[in-house]
Amino acid sequence: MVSAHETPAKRPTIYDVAREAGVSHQTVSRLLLGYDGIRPATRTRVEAALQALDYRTNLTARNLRNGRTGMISLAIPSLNQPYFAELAQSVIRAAREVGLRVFVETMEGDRDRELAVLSRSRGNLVDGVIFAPTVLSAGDLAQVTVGCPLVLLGDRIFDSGYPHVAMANSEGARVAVEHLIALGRRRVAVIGVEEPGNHGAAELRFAGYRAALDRAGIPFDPRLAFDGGEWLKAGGVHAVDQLIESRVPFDAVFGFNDALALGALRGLLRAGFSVPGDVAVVGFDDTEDGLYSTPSLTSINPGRDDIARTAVSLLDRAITGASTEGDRSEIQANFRLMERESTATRT
Amino acid sequence: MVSAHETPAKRPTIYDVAREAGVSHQTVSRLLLGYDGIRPATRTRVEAALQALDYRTNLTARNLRNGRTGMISLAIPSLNQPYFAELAQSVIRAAREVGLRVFVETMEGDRDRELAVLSRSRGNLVDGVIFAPTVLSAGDLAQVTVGCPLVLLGDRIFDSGYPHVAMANSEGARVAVEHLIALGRRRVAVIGVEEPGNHGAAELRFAGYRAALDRAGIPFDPRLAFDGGEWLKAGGVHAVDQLIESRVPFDAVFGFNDALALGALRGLLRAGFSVPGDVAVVGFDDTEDGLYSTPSLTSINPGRDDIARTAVSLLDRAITGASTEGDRSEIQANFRLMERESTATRT
DNA sequence: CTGAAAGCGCTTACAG
DNA sequence: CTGAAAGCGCTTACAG
Repeated sequence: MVSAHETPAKRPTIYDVAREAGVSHQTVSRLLLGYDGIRPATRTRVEAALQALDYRTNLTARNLRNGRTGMISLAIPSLNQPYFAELAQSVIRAAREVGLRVFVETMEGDRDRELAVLSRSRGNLVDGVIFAPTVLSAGDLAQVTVGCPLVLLGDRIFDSGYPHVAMANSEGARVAVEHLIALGRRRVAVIGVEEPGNHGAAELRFAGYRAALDRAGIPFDPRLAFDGGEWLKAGGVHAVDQLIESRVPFDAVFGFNDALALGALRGLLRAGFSVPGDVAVVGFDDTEDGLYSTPSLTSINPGRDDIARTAVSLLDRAITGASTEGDRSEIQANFRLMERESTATRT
Repeated sequence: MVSAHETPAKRPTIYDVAREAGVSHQTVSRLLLGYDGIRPATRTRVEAALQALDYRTNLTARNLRNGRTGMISLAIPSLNQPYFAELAQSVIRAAREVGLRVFVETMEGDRDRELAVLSRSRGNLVDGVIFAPTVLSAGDLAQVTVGCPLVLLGDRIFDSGYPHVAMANSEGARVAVEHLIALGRRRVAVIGVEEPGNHGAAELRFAGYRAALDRAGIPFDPRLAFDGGEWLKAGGVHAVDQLIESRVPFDAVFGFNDALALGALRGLLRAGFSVPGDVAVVGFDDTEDGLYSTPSLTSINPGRDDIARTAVSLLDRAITGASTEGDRSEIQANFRLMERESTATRT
């Protein structure tokens, strides 16, 4: 039965508290806001009234008055992608520390929903938005009026004028592939490649892959490059299945994210390959699931916590109107290669 | 440079729009709310003004007036746990469909933060809360005044009077273990066991485990029961390491969630066991990562989408004051055994 | 140290 | 079909 917990007919206001305590409502407000200069006797009376009525501030009213809400939006593709789930957790934590609460908006790769987040933002109760687009371009962004401070995440939009926290995509990818090459691998398949011109992480990571090959004097073999679909595990499995079927020789796989790499790992093991014996595998993102696969997955740690903290801090400064003069608006987090079993020299 | 995107000094209000259009602000409000009975000529003028000023409704003001915000809280342990990340995604999606936006509050197993979610809820801008406690008990819940509709998730608190969506923990666990027994396994280790008296999923799943053994006439061997820490993958690895070291014979492992089971899988493979050849492994939750492990993980699908949808719908009904008469307040989602390679008869 | 007044931007009866 | 008024619950100068 729900009846035991009916919502009370009416919540007490500061006027109710004031009446109960025999003071004016401003006095109640001042006490609530922690102003000092309230006579002890008055304070006691008000506090008793607060207690008696079980008063809670109506934050909507406070927000209307203050013109701020203490809420921000985090707009990401989906919490079903481990990287974004972990990123969201980091953002929520960082936001907490500066007194902000986080709406999670999942746009699921839908163009209209990405646009909606931005265009609704002004009225939509939030003081700011952290936005990780997957389909919108710099041009799209220039079209809409964003009604509040915005911080961009990810690798689709650079130099938009908005603060932007990016990963070291290209360098990270290069280091990942150089690591494979240092192991003696020269036939490195790559999964997650997208059509050129489709800007974003795919392009940058591919550039890093190419750079590593070039430096080692290894020619690029397009038969080793695969589409990754939506960069989910299923895409990794699919790519590796194709690769195996093609009979093109290969001795390593670089997945553009951990999901692709773990999918690839899955496909390879199922097909009877040994990893890293026959094929070494590297991912990108350093999500938790790569730690516990067998073999565990070598990956590029893109500095997720750093990214979250930086994004929140940039947004917070923009919201509070702190001088953003000294802030660079294009920031790149530090990355690290995490060596694990999938590229171990001996199994 | 951020300067290109300064926040405009002042947002236009309906008064500004009204002045621009030469009507009263109520007319603007009515048009915005889609009321009909506005003369076409007037409508045109107002719409032009709306456009010209790039007006967006101030939702804080609307909410103050309406006494509702269209926002709910989803209070869960952490998005770093795949089960909760996927659940959050499902809740966000279900909420979207009924026009609600979701705050994700992560309590990270902290008692004070669990309490805070409830006690702040009244003032805290949300119309309702979906709450998945990990430490609060029914007694704690009875202590606090929850200021808004509440729906409980999970398996710590039953019969509190609040609507509650639970899993078929005990039955699901029983079916999982019966599945192992049907494979001929009789030495089923179990990971995630907690002290008796600590109510919740652990207790219920353990009961299911015991029931399966009992029905098969297999005596319970306490040397096969392991603590699971926080039910993360690391806990599964740790438990299996202990198990192996103990030299107690076993031929199957039941992890109380997929993270534990995947950790166990990892530990077993690393130690040279074959799965399912030497040891069959079953989990609970059916998260995405179990689909792509090698071997893929047999698990209990607890009906996550169902749970999310039901919880949102119960909350929405409570918020809108729809008759909750016919609603049962204790609901149990349907589960399904998902058979995969980790319990396949032949590898 | 405390009270009277105004206003944040909206919506909703109430007139006309 | 449209306008004048009141009020949602706060906070902040301004008096006293």
